[in-house]
Amino acid sequence: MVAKDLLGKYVVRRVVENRPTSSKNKKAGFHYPVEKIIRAKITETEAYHGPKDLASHASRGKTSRTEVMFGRAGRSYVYLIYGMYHCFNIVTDKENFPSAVLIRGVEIKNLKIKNKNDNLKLKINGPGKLCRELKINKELNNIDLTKSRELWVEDPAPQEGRGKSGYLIRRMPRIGVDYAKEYKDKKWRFVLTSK
DNA sequence: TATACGATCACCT
DNA sequence: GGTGATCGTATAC
Repeated sequence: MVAKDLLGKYVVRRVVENRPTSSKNKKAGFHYPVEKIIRAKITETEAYHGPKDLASHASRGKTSRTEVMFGRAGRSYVYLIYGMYHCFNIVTDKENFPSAVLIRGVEIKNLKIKNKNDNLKLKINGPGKLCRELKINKELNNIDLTKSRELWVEDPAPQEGRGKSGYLIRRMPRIGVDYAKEYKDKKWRFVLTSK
């Protein structure tokens, strides 16, 4: 099950920002690019599985929004929710069997702070916050995560094992899908918690 | 064309 | 615990 397997892996985001060479040059438009790599350990996922899963957008058939879920595995499905938040999903399973894994929570080691708090971990729970932090928006919808240089998934470093040592995987019902009838109580949400 | 609402979050009590 | 923000999408007309 992909949703469970993704726990402990890393979602990696590369952003290039253009900064002015000096505050003076802000106006003049002299900028230099700064590359930022954000590596976020996946700690919470939800599976949306197949055309019959009433919690899934795909259960209402193929539309321009959901057609990416009907495509090949390994692509991204990013959509806007509540008018202000994005949700990041990874398409799984075979073609024409619409399935995806929603990434709900990650942990980022905050390496930006030098000297102090080097090992400070930033915990992000909630798909909306996650996308804000990783700067994921609809421009990253329907991209190939196995080829992209903007957003991809990496295995944990070998010394981390599968990144799950000292952790426990909890299964629970999905969030905010009360309308999904017999699918609402399916334990398709996976959380990586400390033992 | 119009309307209702959601795989959410932040802020309030 | 409750509610407002805010808009793309699906559905109804």
